[in-house]
Amino acid sequence: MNIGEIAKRAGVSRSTVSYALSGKRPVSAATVRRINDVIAELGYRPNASARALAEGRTRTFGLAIPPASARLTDVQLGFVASVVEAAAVHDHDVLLSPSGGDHDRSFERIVTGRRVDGVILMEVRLEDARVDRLGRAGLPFVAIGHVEHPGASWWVDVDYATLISRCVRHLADLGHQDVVLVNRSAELVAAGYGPAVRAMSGFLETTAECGMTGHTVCCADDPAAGLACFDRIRERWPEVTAAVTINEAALPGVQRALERAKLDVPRDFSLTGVIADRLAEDFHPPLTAANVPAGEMARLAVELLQEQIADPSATPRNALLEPPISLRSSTGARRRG
Amino acid sequence: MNIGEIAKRAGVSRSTVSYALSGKRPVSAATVRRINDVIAELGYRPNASARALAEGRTRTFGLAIPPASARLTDVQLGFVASVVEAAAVHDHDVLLSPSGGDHDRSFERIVTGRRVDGVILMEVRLEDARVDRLGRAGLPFVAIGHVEHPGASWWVDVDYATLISRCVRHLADLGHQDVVLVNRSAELVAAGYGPAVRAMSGFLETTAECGMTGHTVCCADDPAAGLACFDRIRERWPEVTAAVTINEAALPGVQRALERAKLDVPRDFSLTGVIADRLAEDFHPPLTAANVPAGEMARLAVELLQEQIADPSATPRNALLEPPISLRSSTGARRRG
DNA sequence: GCCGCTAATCGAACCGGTTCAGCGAGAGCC
DNA sequence: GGCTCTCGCTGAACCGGTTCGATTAGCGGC
Repeated sequence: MNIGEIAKRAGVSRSTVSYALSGKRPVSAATVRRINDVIAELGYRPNASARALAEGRTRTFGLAIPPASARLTDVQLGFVASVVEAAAVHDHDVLLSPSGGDHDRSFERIVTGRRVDGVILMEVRLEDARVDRLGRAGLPFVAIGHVEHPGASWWVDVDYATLISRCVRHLADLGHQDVVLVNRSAELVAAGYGPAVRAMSGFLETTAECGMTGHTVCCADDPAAGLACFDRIRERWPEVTAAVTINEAALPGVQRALERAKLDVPRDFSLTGVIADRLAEDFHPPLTAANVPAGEMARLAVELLQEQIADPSATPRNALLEPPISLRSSTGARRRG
Repeated sequence: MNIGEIAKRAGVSRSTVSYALSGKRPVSAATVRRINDVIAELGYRPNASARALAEGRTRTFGLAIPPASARLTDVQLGFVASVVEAAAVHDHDVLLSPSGGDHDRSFERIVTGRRVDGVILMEVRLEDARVDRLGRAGLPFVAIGHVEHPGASWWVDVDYATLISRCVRHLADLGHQDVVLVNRSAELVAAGYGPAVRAMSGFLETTAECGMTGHTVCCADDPAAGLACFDRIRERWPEVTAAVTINEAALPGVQRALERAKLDVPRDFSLTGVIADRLAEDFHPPLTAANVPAGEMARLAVELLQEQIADPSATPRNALLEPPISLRSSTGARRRG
């Protein structure tokens, strides 16, 4: 059941069927009706490969995700699902490609095989080979996160530096003097992972500006690391009265450490940072924190990508989101000790 | 840079280039060398759409995922990533389709547009419209989970009934008499979600066989629900000394409820069930539990799908996995009250 | 020197769409 | 009545691969 079959049964030419479906040229109402009847009867759908070949575009986006070995976080997962749905709204499909690590074959296949019209690149590093690769291939792409010198490129990112800075000021207003940043893993920081690097610089700058003492620690993405990390903090800097974190995965461990140390939040210790809403709300007590708006980022990324595909020579656009901090109950005035 | 251009520069015909690349007919070593040199120089890759059109297959699998509105669990996330990697091993790509809810357009596009060679269907319900749809379309597919009457179909599933049954027997051996099953949400059970339904039946059968008193409760997939749910259990059935669960997402709430009730695990209360290894290990104390082997299921599903695509008339195969229960430290002998 | 065989290569058809140039019929205008 | 214009439709070319049947060159055998 191809377009020729439909044409034959409707008594018209193949091109007429094509025009009737696309509406790119006028076709008489009677003919359209006849064609639609035949199509409905036979359940015809145009062959996507043939259409892609003829049109020169696939109506498909590539989504470069971190490899399975790097466990996806909750936020990343929500992002993937949201990208798929945002693409579906525009009648586009999403092709997944694990990238980074030793999965470059999949990425390469997507880039060179003209399988997609454009790519959304998750977890961009400050220096990122994939960005260069896509640039050389001339394939439109939108980065989630931005590179060191973004120049003329398309990206969507969360302004971690500003968010962390706000958290620090919030703590400063509450009278805290000695604070700590619980960052992501040392590997990520070393690899130039944007959120981790920018969180750190934002933290250090703002504590300095506010005349506070700011310490930073790296912490692997799991509860056990969070616990160990917090114990170490208490030992090295017992004067610390508040923590800022971007490490969601470590939170259960931090919570356990606080309980074990018999520290009440927020009476004895304040906790804040950039943490997905649903995790912040599930915490006890609910965390004062900024949310990474994965759904909004996904929709924005798809929108920018569409725009770029429609006009590849357009001036690159980008978006630096600053989600508000939701005041909940995990931060309080510093107790004079 | 298409195959014609390569042919011209290598001084051969298009078909010779094609045969040199595919190896489907002998080509002299000298010619192959010349062609490869040109290809390397120009960085040529065959156009995936053209190839798909000519070959009649896309080298792409569809993966039907739950819609973004239904928050994906950690296990599901790992499964998606593993499917992509398993497919990449076979030089296949993965097209994502949110299905269920009102996202049928995307699913329909994938099914009818010949965009994929086969589909992996996540989260299959006991009655599942998608299974019927794929069957009618004659598109090869492998279900994750199985329908009420699986008949002649291809699927991979975890034997929840047996796993839960083993958990119950384990508790029986430890002397527990009154136990409760903390299931997934009531909606899922009502919708005929396999794991939830089979966990329940396995639980009820086994408690009966062992002469135990078994209660079951449904619980939404979040910590708050877990807390509320556990409080209700303590109130209604204070004699209960152990819980079995398949609801990972509710665990933090259950833990909080246990702490609030000053119940020590495993001294005062035992906890077990089907829970992802990494969550079980992060729990305090580490949970005695069975792990859902997402990676293995993904690889199996891809393998079965490949097999089915290669020979659509092959006798359907399936796999019912029974991952072992890892004994950790969350279960103990019942204390005589 | 001619024949037949094999190995290597070629040309053309095909996959199923889109799109462009063009054609015939009917309407409107003078 | 002849001219142009518009409308609706058609036929053919094209997208970039794969594949089949045919062709050619080289070679050994008689």
